Amino acid sequence: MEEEKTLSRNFIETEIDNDLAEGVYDTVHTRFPPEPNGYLHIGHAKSILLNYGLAEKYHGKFNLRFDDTNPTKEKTEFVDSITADVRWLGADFEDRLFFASDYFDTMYECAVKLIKKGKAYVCDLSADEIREYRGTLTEPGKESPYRNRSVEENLQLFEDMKNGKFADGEKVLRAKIDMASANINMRDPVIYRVARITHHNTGDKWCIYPMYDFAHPIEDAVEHITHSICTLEFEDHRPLYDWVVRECEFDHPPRQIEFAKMYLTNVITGKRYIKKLVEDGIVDGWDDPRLVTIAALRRRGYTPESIRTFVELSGVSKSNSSIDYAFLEYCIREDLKLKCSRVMAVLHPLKVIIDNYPEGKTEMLPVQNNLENPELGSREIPFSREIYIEEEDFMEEPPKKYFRLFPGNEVRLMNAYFVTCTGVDKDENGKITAVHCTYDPETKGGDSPDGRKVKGTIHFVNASTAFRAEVRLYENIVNEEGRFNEDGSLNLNPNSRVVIEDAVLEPSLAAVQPLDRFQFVRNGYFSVDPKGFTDGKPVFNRIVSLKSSFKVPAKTE
RNA sequence: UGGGCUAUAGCCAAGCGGUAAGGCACAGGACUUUGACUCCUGCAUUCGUUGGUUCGAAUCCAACUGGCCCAGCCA
Repeated sequence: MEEEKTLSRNFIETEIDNDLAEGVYDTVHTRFPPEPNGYLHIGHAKSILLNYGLAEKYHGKFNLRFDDTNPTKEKTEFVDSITADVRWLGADFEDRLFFASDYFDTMYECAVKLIKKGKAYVCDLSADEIREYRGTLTEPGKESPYRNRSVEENLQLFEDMKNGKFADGEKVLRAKIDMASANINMRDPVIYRVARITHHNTGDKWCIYPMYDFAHPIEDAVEHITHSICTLEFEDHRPLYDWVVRECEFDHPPRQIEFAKMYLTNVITGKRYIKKLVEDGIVDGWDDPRLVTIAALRRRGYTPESIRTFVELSGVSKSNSSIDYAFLEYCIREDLKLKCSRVMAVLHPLKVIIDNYPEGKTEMLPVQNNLENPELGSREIPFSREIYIEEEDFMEEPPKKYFRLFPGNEVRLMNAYFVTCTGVDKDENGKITAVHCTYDPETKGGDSPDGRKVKGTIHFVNASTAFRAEVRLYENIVNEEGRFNEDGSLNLNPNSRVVIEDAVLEPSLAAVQPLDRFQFVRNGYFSVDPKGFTDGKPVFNRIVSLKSSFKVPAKTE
């Protein structure tokens, strides 16, 4: 049996193997911990599928946990969309959907424990003062005057914080670590703040909320996460993560491992940026297909499989990288190639009249939906005297090596007949209005009994039965760098608009279902936009173009 | 001498002391009921730079140079 070529192991798998071999852990339990403050995008897909993939590979478990410790930014709308997107991607968290906010009691107890150990204190400094006392990147900080309060006083003050005796910002709880540390995160970080905001999950139960650095290790520990996988910017937080786990004395200490975020060339990634595009109304919503949110990719017709392949093939490392957008397109092409029917659509119609075909006659011709995959079955397409072909499939004066239709040339109409161009009709401006051909009745189905070959095969749709539909061609919202400028502005690519084409399609496509996908011969892969139906007729989104290697040869001197 | 991380082709990425995997992109060819797909072929004498150790270095050592992250009561 031929075994699928295995991908190289990534460095995280190597780490896990070592942990397992050394008996540090005897199982693997991962998690994806988004803050519900926006929609997920392609970058999150990497984290989700990496965490899920690891759990699956090691026969462990995978949790979905909302890191909802800052109610100012979080909304139920986002927990719903994120949950749906994670499911759609196929990362199965079974019944393990958790909320950090469900652990607020535990976190409070941990804070009390730290106070009792003399490892945390209530600080009265203002936010500005704390910043001043923190020092700079090159200079050490200095200790807060409140740093040496007694355990009893701290306990009382912290309880008062919890009971709402202080205004927002009046007091914070800080970990007592080292104000001179070279790592700024260790300079007595704030671990609890006062904030009177209604929380989407706990309502008004709490007016103090834990900070990420304190909450996250506790969340991981209570869920018995073994490997807490996050992105590179948290590398400097790892000593603090370990400090919290150690000082809170958890039995199942999790381990944090960082990897590099994924960027895509020339598209806007980053929740903050996408959020701004949505809020400023530059795009129509979080699922605007010009975006690379999961919702947008789904609407545009990307499959979960294609995104999984994409993530898997792009690898995991610790070096910052930007993956070529063409690679994502390759993955969806690869997935759809055998899955979807190849149908005919004409984007820029040019009428062809077959002069020797009987007027008023229409015949039905059988067509395989996908030549490489017979399981997709077959259909029938109508054919008669007047048809439309693609404008670019005819040239009155063809360059060398052009083997589509031109006067005197014979080509195959895909699945139909050989036709030979006999002339053109033009209007008073000299613009071609129709092309005249004759057909060979012996070549029905596209093969000639005398073995004669044609170099060109072109697609068409029957004129009288064709229906018109909107096709939307999306150009991604891009910036030179794929990011906002330093001043917050964005140089939008002039192409990052929706181009709407009025296409002519086979009648069999009139009643397709939302999110069916098709390969339109020559033009690319299209999906039916679930939001786009006009007059009951589907609107198509273009997912990706097919390649076309025909180039007009350069003139030689 | 602030700390941490990182550097292999246009883009990802393996490699872990024995003489540079693989994929995308690109180029050429074959095939073809679409110029797609498929199939071949090509694409790093060299791994950020410079030294050193070694019979042998992308791999070990040293110094240097780029890039990214950190001074939220965000995550």
